[in-house]
Amino acid sequence: MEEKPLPAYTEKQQQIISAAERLFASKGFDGTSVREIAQEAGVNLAMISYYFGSKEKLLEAIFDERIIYFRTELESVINDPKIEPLKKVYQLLDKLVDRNFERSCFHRIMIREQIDSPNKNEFIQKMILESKKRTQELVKKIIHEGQEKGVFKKNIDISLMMMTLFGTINQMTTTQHFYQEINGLQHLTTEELQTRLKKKLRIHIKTLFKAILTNEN
Amino acid sequence: MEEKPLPAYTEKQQQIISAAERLFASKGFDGTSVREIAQEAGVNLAMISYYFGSKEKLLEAIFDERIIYFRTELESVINDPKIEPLKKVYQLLDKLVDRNFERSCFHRIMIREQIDSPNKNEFIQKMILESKKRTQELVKKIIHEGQEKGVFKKNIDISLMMMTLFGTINQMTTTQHFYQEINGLQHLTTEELQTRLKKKLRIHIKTLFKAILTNEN
DNA sequence: TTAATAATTAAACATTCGTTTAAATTTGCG
DNA sequence: CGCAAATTTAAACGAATGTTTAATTATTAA
Repeated sequence: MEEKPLPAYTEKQQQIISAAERLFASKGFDGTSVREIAQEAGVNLAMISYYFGSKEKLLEAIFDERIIYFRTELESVINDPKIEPLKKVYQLLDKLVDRNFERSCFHRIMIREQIDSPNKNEFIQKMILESKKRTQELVKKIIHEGQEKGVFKKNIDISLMMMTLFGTINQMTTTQHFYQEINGLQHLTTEELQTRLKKKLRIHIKTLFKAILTNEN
Repeated sequence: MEEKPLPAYTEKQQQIISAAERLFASKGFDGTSVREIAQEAGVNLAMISYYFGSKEKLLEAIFDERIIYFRTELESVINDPKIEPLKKVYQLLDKLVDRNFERSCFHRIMIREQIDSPNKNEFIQKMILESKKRTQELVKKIIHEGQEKGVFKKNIDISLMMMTLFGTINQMTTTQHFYQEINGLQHLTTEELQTRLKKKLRIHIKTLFKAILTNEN
């Protein structure tokens, strides 16, 4: 008697969500009109208010829909006590990088929302804060485990480490066309570029965190 | 017969520029109306078109005014051959961090513009690209010097290193209120928080780059 | 002082914005 | 089928947008 985990949004609503997601990502929330969203989704203008209530609520629906994907996915790896701490960190890093490339539109929206003054959309700010707390707790747990096993250094400032972690990933997300230009990679298609960047980023971040966390070379 | 380096903008124009800068930073370009800017600057609405031509041109004027501050300032340190490479890197990092905190509004605007699709405002995208290229060349020079002197590792991917550098700094700029919340620092004033963050960030980044660049512990 | 130029203003401009309406169509169900 | 609810539509809403206008005031220089 299997019950699907309730789709919550119909196909048409998902069309709107993903159209809005694409547009918000590239032009920003205020830079995108409801009419553009309707056109991109192939849907009548009024359907957006009809289904979501308002443009603002639509943005919140996007967060509602996407940020769940965040929670569940990470926590799985962590609780296996057999895997050694550094490997766990590596797994986590890979997951973070993959998630970022797979959901790049949503990530760009999230980055934008973080720049906004905290009173812009408090509902969304709360969601982001919750997600950050959760991830930080997770990371803290892995790090402490590694420290207790004597594999990781003491005195690691986890908040700052997270700044570098998400900072690096976000910077890659937001500035990839600059990267492409500076490194003379204009001949690559977007997909080719992304594949290359993902591979490089995975390695880079692992090297980085090995250096931060351990004493080995 | 000393000539001032021509102010280019009158006092009133600078009022408008810095008012717009503040608003664009916290609400975004599209999220800020010309009327808001006029009010924040204590100036009649029409003055903005009168002086700058349009809202878009005003944004470009902000870049014109601020990005110069970028060029000149960094290059000074680098050409002293007596200073050892790691110290040069440290000096550069300190300058970058300071610059970011001193001009935090403009930096937030720059970060936003980088997220936008490249065809949003091509003039500004060009300016950012130029600035990035310039900084990267500078960094490359210092790193290579350190590599030739045998102080730094070989095989350093400078582009990725820059991702981590600016990623970390930008992440700090954009998420400091989340940092404040997560670390229970709500009792601090904005200035107290900033002072603390600046100090921490300076140390963090130096530690980070020592680990990336050298083999010491 | 006076005439020309610059700065400033309030008002109006045409567009676009997000949202609502009311009618038309489709769907689900007895 | 036939009716009620849900969906879809084109049109309209008022408010807000960026920009311009034309009249007024302030400044400059001869």
